[in-house]
Amino acid sequence: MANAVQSYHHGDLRSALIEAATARLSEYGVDSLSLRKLAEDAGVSRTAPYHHFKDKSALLSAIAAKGFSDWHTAAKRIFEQEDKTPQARFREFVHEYIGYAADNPEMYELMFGRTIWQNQAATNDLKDVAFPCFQFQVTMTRYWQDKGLLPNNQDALRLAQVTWGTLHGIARLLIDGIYADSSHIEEMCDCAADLFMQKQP
Amino acid sequence: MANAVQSYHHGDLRSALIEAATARLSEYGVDSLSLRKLAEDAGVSRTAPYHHFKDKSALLSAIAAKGFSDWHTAAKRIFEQEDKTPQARFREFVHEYIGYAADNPEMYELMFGRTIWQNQAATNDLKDVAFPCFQFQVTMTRYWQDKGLLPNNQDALRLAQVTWGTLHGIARLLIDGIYADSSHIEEMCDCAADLFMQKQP
DNA sequence: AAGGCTATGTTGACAGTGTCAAGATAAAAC
DNA sequence: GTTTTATCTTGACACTGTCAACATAGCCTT
Repeated sequence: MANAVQSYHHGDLRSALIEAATARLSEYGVDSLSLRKLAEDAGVSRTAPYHHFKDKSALLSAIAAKGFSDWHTAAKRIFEQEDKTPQARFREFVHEYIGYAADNPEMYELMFGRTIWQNQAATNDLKDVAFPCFQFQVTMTRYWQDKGLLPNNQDALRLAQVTWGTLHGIARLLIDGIYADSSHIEEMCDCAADLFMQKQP
Repeated sequence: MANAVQSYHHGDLRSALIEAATARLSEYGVDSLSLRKLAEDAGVSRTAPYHHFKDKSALLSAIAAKGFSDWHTAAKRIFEQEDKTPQARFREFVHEYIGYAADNPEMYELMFGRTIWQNQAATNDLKDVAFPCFQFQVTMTRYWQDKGLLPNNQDALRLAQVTWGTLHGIARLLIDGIYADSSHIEEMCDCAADLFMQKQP
């Protein structure tokens, strides 16, 4: 959205970069994201981004942070539907999680890929958004344990790690097209949900 | 392992490249693997590898194929221990899977990362090794269902996808250091195993 | 209002990367 | 012994992230 007037200072380059990156991300994938292209998209020179982000990883982290924030909001919306049974909400949560990953594979890849997490490269800004997101998973897990949906003899944190791990693993297998193809998404979600809620057939 | 005699033809460059790559992989990680460095390791010029591998991805696929083959062997060994109960073998399988991933993070990353799977980039050679590996997971799943360890009301293929998905997800969370740290590996494994085998407390 | 500080943007440069094209060498096939 | 073929070489290209040095312009203080 570069406007007609080309002034020396961009005005809001940071936002423009994130916007351009988000657009490019969903269309061409995280691997084809280059700072130089993004700078060009924003109508600015190669090294201008460095005045707003420490390095490429920091830019990607900022985008991922937005993803986590969005997902956290979505998760809360699903979890807090008072008019639905806990069972229904749990099942919906599973489907929504996998659905989000399947619909936004590149964003998911970015959020949970090693690109931004490896070598403790994660920004503090990123951690600040991502950690509450996981904390919420623990909260939900504890709730579902209380409601008798999930086994009560397990530590909530471990169980949350395992349940999230399951969703994460299925999501990745789907996204990477390894051993699962997208035509069976719903069945896989139901299978996972059934597995967790073995007490309620 | 370049020998003293420097002849124009290497002799067994293909093997040398794979060897060098495997060594570099575990030490420096998959991201720092470059064809040029590998060529240098093998004492050969930059483009020599192209006479043995179509491109970089093909070389990586060859290494991953070895990984799948090794893991398939390990899985069979665990599964076929006649002197142990199915429960014990299942539990051991879970621990071994996560343990393998935790001990060989870069190899695991390569085997299951998008580097070699994305865009249908997977070589046929790779698929030929990886697919039986997954088939075996289905076979084991069906066996455990028959033994009453895993829920019998689920399609074996779906259940295999979900159980593998769980292990895969936990492995990735651990490797990428996202929300789990390696000090709780055993607890997480037990939690996952318990979750699957809810009928046997 | 004048001058300086600072945020922001620029060009130049460097060391990397994967990969193609064209030519050199040696081993194998005939 | 000659020709084919597999293998290896150098040269080149486009691309990447990132640093250093310099340019511009808006803001802050005096």
